[in-house]
Parts: sequence; structure tokens; C-alpha cells
Amino acid sequence: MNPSPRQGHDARPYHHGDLRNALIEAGLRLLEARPPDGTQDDLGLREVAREVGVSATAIYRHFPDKHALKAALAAEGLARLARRQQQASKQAGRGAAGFLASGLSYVHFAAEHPMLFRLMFSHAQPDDLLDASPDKVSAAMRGLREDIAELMPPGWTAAQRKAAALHAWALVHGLALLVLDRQIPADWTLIEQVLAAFGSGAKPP
Amino acid sequence: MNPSPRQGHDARPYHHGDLRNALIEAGLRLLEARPPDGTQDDLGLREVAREVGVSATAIYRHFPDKHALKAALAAEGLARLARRQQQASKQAGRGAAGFLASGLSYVHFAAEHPMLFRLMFSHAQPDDLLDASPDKVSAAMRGLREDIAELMPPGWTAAQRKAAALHAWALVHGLALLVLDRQIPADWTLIEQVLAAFGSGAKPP
DNA sequence: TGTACATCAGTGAACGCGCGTTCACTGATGTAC
DNA sequence: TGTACATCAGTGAACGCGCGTTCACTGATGTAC
Repeated sequence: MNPSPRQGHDARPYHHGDLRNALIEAGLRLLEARPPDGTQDDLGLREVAREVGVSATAIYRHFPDKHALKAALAAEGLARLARRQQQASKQAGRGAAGFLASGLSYVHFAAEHPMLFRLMFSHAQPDDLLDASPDKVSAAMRGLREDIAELMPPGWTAAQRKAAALHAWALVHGLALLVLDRQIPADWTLIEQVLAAFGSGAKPP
Repeated sequence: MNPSPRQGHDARPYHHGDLRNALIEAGLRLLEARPPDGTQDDLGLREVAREVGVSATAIYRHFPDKHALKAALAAEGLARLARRQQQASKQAGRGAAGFLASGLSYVHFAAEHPMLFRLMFSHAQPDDLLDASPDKVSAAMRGLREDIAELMPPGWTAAQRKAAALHAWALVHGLALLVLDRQIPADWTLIEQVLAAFGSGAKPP
């Protein structure tokens, strides 16, 4: 009958069994609140527990150790990036416009969630994501790669397609990190121009 | 007369007045010895002192704080990268071959000194390096940009040149970091193929 | 050449801190009879 | 409906650790006379 079984003084920001989700959300919140320059190095286990309002040791009911918690955060970030890219390219249509939208959303995501973006790639499992497919990072990348495939003339060889896909990923990834590390200004007109030139200029070597 | 004034029991790896250099070299050595995955987060002040064989507080004679020490390491790394790029492109000649050599040396440097490369960009001063010039990062980038300038058809506008320079930098930077984060294998044939295609395919949008 | 003194690079103890992880525990919830 | 018991999420104290920085100091080197 009582929807809140923790007698009255229960003001926790999560319901029974949801501490795992609450921890992930808290971790994301802390990452968002961090200075984007990467100065404040590491997300702390105790820090996340504090944010949720729970003892530090409670985390060990849901994650074997600190690394597992961070990996879960990275996975959530990758899922969100993938969702955003798919959404952007679907909305823009196929072909060059889709590629531009997808690539721009990649850089935008990094700029808006700098510390999460850094965490995603420092905790993604090492794997050849251009060939091997069914893991989370490659899921996040699939949208971008499909758009690139659409751009390529049908006569291209597999090697040319692979090189073009790598080129596109490296380009947006490099742009994202140069913006995050403040090596270039977040000049979206310029960035869009670079991506658009790549999308429209694609041709076999 | 005595070339080693520190009576006999002087087995320090540096000469009088050279502790600053010894600290920087020790820091570089420690960075080289670190796992490349970025797992071992931070270079410690005490750690560097230990490597030189000196008390931790001795560092404060030469650097105001930990950040200054790391900035000096970053500056040294940037200088080495710049030297290497200039050397590579000079040897390969001007034009597309020079660009390819310069870009490849960028990615190679990152792959060979992963933690130093990361440090360089996490401690470089935030600045617009595409326009503003006379600092250390832009010195490191100048070689690459000059090679790109050589590639561009004379009829290009300033905006097109700027976009192409950014494209080239983002491309090699992205490739470097994807390799460091093990998102792609260190497949040098493939990487060279991507850079060569970019170098030869440059044309105005 | 010898003495007095200032300089200054490096020392070592101490500070307060936050960290990840362990451990034995508490106390509410769900189940069996 | 009531009682006995197992489960299990979360607690709080404690561990050992390494960190950056401070402080008063030591002792060798260089300089002035």
C-alpha cells in the first residue's frame, strides 16, 4: 500500500533498486559540472557517492570497483552520442547532408560534454573498430560510417571505402579534441565549412 | 681544479645548476615508461624528484609549483615534435610528399611518446592557434601548415586556405589520438593511404 | 693567503587531504510454514 | 494472520597510501677585504 516503504525520512533521489542508475546519473552530472579543460583529472568513487547522498561503500553493491563505474559512464556516453548522431543524420537525409549533420553532431557533443567525451575514449575497450563491429563504440560510429558509405562512388574498392571512413572519423575526432583542448576556437562556421568540403569533395584518389 | 666540487660522494646525474634540466629529463623518462593507455593518470612532483634522486622540495627552487613543471615538460615535447616535423618534411621535399612526411611524423610521434603527447595538449596554453601565431604549439604546427599552403592551388581564397589547414591538422591529430586510445590499430599502411589521399586530392570546394 | 660573511641550492620533517578498498555490522524486505 | 528465518542493500569506522606544499634548517660556494 505504502509506495515509499522507507518510513517517512526517505528523501533519497532514487527508488528501491535504482541506486545503480542514480550513481550513473550523478557521475554524468559531476562530469558536466567539471571545468572542460581536463584540469580536474579524475572522477572519484567517493565523490560520486557523496553526490548521490550515499556511503562510498554502497557503490560496491553495484560495481566491482572504480573502473567498472567509469566504464558504465563511458558506455552511457557512447549510447547518447550514437543516439544523437542517428537523430541528426536521419533528420538531414542521406548523402552529403547526412554526413555533415552527423559529423557536426559529433563535434557538438564533444563540445557540450567535454569531460564525458574524454572519459568515453579513455575507457572504451581497445579494439579494432573499423573491422570488428558489435561493441558499443562501433555502434556509436556506425551512423557516421553509413553516411560516408552513401557518399562514396559505387566503383570504389573496399580499401578506398575503409580509408574514407577512417578519414572521416579522424577528422571529426580531431576537430572535437582540438576544440576541447582549446587549440582552436569553437568557430562553428569554420568547422562546418571543413566538414562540408570533405563531404562534397569525396572522390577516389 | 676539482671538476666535481661535491666531495667524492657526489653521484648525482646532473652537474651544478642543471637540476632543472635533470628534472625535465626525468619527467620525460617517466612519461616514456608509463602505460600508453592513459590509465596511470598523473605525473607526480614527488615522483619526478624520486627519479632524479633529490628531495621533493628541491623542485621548488626551479619551478613555482607542479603545474609549472608539467608545462615545461609540455614545452619540451612540443619543441621535439616541431623539430621532427621540420626534419621530415625538409627531407621529403616540398609539396604533397612533404605534407605526407610531415603528417606521418606527427602521428608517429604521438604513437612513440603517447603520454608526452597527451601532456602536451592538456597543458598547452589555450589560444587560437590558427590565427595567433607566436607561441610554442603554433611553432610546432607551422611546418605542417606550410606544407599545406604549398599544396593549395594559388587561386584559393584565404578562407579556403584556413579551412584546409584546419582540416589537415584535425586529421593528423584525430588519427594520432585514435591510435593512442586504441580505437584503431596502428596500421601505418592504412594511415599513410589516408594522408596521401588527402594530400593529392586537395582542391577547392 | 686568509678570514668573515652573504648567498642560495638542496634537506627532511611535518601539515592536512582525499583517495580506493576492507570489514563486520544493521535493519528493512520477502518467503515459508 | 502470525512467526521464524534468510536475503541483501546500505552503513560507518578503519586501513594504508601518496600527494602538493610549508617551514626552518644545513652546508657548500663565491665574494670582499
